[in-house]
Amino acid sequence: MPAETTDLAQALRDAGLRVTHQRLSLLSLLMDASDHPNADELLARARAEDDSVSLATVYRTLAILEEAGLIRKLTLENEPARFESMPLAEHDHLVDIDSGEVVEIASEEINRIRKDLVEGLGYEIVSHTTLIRARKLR
Amino acid sequence: MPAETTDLAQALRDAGLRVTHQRLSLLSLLMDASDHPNADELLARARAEDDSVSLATVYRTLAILEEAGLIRKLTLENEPARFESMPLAEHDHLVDIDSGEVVEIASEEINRIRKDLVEGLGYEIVSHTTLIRARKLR
DNA sequence: CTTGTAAATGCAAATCACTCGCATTTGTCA
DNA sequence: TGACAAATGCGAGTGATTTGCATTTACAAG
Repeated sequence: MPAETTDLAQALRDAGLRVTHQRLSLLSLLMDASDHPNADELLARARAEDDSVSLATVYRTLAILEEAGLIRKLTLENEPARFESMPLAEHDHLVDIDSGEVVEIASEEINRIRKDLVEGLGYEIVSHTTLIRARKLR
Repeated sequence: MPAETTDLAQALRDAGLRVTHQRLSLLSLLMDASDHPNADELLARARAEDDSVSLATVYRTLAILEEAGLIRKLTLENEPARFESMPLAEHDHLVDIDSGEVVEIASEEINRIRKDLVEGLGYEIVSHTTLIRARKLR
């Protein structure tokens, strides 16, 4: 059994979740994905790989994995949500409005400023999402 | 006829749009609103004020006003979109996860850093939305 | 001030992205 | 190895938003 599989199964157990084909499949798909797939795309990939998975389970599993802090949901405008495995470093997302491609943007300085700003207002950040719609310069 | 009404009508005409009760009503509601209402709330307010407006028209009008750059749509997670009149100064939004309240956060420094960062990647920002989910500190 | 006409609206039905109910299957743990 | 709650598949259900179509309306032309 490959180490990675074991790790993912352990990650699920650590989160107090049962280890099922479907969960391992979706989690590993997201760990390996270099793009940001939506639920339909994940369903297609999961089915291509091996198992029978239903769309309902994809949604249920994604919600559970997000709850467990293993993945992250990106709520976009006018299109279904996309998902990514939980990033080690916080980053924002840039959507190329012509190609639809999503680019990740690191922003340690912004994160710090934002945190100070929010705390100055008497809040603590639970999570944040920045979505930048941009066009490639030529 | 009050000056404000004239201005709004002119803003519509400038955008190449016909001036209708419904559009004026929704636009002025958003200009005056201190909160960030969603489509249902706007429908209720528009109907309370005077006219008969349908939900379909509220959605159609909001889309058109957004297209014209007169208002802005906030796409939230797990709840219907909210709207605000186009802000003079860019700002981000903080959602109080306990009360649901939306607070606006000005951040000129962040805007500058973000702009530089994105341009460094060869993009120009078309628009951006930052949504911070936060909890009030006690 | 009427009128012609395309654009805007209201209504109800449709769509889209999810979510849920329930019968069946499957991890887990004793 | 069994017992049982948790997870899944399927299909029906929801909530937010959109669309088709008949009717009304803004507004340019006369």
